[in-house]
Parts: sequence; structure tokens; C-alpha cells
Amino acid sequence: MGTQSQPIFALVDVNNFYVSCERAFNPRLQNKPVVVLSNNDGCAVARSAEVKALGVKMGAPWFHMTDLIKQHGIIGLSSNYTLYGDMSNRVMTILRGYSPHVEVYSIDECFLNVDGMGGIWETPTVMGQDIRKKVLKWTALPVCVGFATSKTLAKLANHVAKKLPLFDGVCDFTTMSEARMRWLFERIDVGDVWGVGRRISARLHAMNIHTVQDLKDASPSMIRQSFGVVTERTLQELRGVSCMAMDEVVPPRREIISSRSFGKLLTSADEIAQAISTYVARAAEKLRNQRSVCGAVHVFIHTNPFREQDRQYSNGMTVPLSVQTDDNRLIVSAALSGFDLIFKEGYNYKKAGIVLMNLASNTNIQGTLFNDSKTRANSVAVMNAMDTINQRYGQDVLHLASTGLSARWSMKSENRSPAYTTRWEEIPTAYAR
DNA sequence: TCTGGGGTCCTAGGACCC
DNA sequence: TCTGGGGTCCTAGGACCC
Repeated sequence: MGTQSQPIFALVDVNNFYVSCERAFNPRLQNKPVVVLSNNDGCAVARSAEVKALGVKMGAPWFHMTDLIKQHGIIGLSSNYTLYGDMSNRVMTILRGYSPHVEVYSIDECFLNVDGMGGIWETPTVMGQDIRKKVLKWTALPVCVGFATSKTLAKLANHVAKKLPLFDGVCDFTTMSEARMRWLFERIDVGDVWGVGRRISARLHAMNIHTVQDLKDASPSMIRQSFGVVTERTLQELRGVSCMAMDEVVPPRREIISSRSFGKLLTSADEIAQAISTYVARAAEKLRNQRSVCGAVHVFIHTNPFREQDRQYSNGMTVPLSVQTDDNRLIVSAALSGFDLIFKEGYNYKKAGIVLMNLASNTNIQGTLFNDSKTRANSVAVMNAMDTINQRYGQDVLHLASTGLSARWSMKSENRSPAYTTRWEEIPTAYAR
């Protein structure tokens, strides 16, 4: 396996991930119909095979299942994302043992570049079965593996491995005959292709493109014309032309969202403002963890669209920050000032959220610790605060400008000396906590 | 009564500039 | 009365993903 010219991708995917995690710690859930529920136990975010067989759709509300729950004894579990994150890490660690080039695509999926593994594994299928065996043994999680020369095809191979028991959890397109692939592709709906969602699927069907094979055989220029470059790329990938490289390093997030549905309807501005402060705190923590600053915060609220008896209202607004910052207080006050403008009395609110936008690396931000450090007491406080910040960012990163009439700090950037400003209004205030 | 949360990329159109 | 052309940047919205 592993010819020189064509890359070979593997896609490893845990079956019914959240449900499988719960089962790993509670074997009595094995072979029972199980769903894992969203926040507030609202709707199904993961279903066991037994539940899927009953026709329960992804996102189905729990309270709609009452009959099925009675008839079949469906077990509903509240989600435990800490557990799932931990299990995910264990799986990814095992997979790194199979290839130095991995891309953790989502909490339960991982691409591997397995070029040149022919010296180790007789065939991709042998490797895939070994992965399945080892992951099951070490984590009690069942996985399926797909192999192909493009990521989109690897996803499709994985899909086939899951759906057709004949494949025993591993499907390899790289060694499959053209005829057999065609046979499969003619029987898979075009909507099952990675990158073809509900809208595009509907439009393709209307154009008489129903199956994977139909899309593969379509004219690339026509597809580009009608659907854009993304879908054209998908078509090429179906033909085995790899257009999507492995993204092995995770770039910092370009935006950070924090939002929640409320457990009950809220009407007062105070309660919602409280929630928004909490969301900002959570998002700002993520922001600092990836060493970013944000330049704007978007705040949004809306009523419950499912309550037809209620008057509906939804609104959002983006509030620019005067400087890019990771300071919780600045972001909160911006978010709340936006909230004040969009909040209207007299509605039943169900959900609110914030988005940190316009993110940038914080390598050259700067600020002041105190506006007035003339006194000796303040100078001491400044020095203590500097220690705190140094502990967080490391000695090398932080630069102290002065402890005279004013105390300023800045983050050293790699190739430039830090820029200073002496105008208080231009720099974030009071970074020290 | 009860219906999730967090991301990315692309594109069209407007503002602005020379 | 006639009323350029080309470029960049930003944003909102639409599509997709898990």
C-alpha cells in the first residue's frame, strides 16, 4: 500500500460516540436503546443503533418520544462533555501510534495520512482491523475505518464500512475494483457525501443528480457554475483527485461562541444580562487560553420560536471594542451595552449568546496596570501585579515599560519591538486581577 | 410543560479610495 | 446632456460540518 504519487487517507470514526462513551462505563447500556440528550435534556444529540432503527432522528425532542420510551424502554442520558473529551483524547493518542500525520477533525473523527505504510501493513484493511481491535480493547469504543485517495472518498468509505456489515467495519477504496465502487456509488444518495448538505442535495436531485455516481459523472464546470467552488472540489475528490490537504496543526479559533437556551423562559433584562455576563466569562477564558484578543463582541437574544402563542422577537448586534483585548470586564461591558440596545420589554426570552469576533494574536497588546502609580503603595502593587502576569505568560513575553508616574506593560512580539503609547485612552485598562 | 451548541468557508454587495 | 474603471476591505447571509 502507499504508492508514491497518490496520498492515502484513512478516516477513523467512533460509532455513536457519546452513546458509546456512556456504554464504556456502564455495560448494562449495551444492546439497549440509548440516547444522549442536549443541554436541559432537550433533544437527542446521539442515538444508539437500536434507537436509530426506531426512526428517531438526530435532534429529535425528548418529549416527542414518550410513546417510544414506553414501548421500547429508551434510556435518556444527560450529556457529560468532560467525559467525552477525555475519551476522545485517549482514542486520538492511540491513532497517533499508527501515523505521524493525523488531523483531529472532530471530537470523534480523525484523518490519518498513511502514505508509505506498505512496509508495515500488508493492506490498508489489515491496518484498519488492527486499529479497530486496539481501540476497542483499550477504550471499549467501537470505530469504523475508511481508506481512499481523497478525504471525501475516505469519509464515504467510512460510511460504507458503517452501513454494510459485510465490510466488518473497514472499507478500502484504494484496492477496490472500479466496477465494485460504481456498484456502491450508484446505491448511495448524493446527500450522504461530505460537503453536500440538505439544500444542495435537494437542488442536485432536481437536476436529476441522485446518487454519488451521478455527481461523480457530472460536469465540473457546470457544478461550479451552479454551486460554487466548494462543491466542484467535492466532485473532484469523488474522482479520487485530492483537493484537501491534511490540517495537522490546529489554528487558533477565528471566533468564539458561547450561548445557551434557558431552562425556563426569562422576561427581565437583569436575568438575561446576568446570563450574558456568564457567557462572556466562559468565552473570554477560551480566548485567553488560545492567547488571542478580540476586537468586537456580538450579542444576540431570541424568544422561543416553537411557542406559537408567543409574540416572537430576535435581535443581535455587534459592538466594536475600542482596543483589541482579552479583558473580561471590557468585553462584558461592551456586550451589555449592546444588549441594552436590543432588549425589548414584554417578551418571553428563551436563548441568548455572545460571539467574540475579530480575533487576533495577543503578542503585541499593551495596557496599563494603574492610572495613577505616583505613590509608593501603588508602585509596589504594580510590581506584585507584574509578578502575577509574568507567571501567567512567562517572563520572556512580558515587558514592563515603567513604574514611575505610570505603569505600562506590553507583550513582546517576535520580530518587532513593542509599541508603546502614553495615552491612557488608547490602551486597555487595569489588566491585573 | 419540555425543541442544542459551536464552528468554518464562500460570495455578493456596499463603502471607500484613487 | 453626457456621468469611468479598477481596486481593496468589510460585512451579512447562506451554505456546510460535527
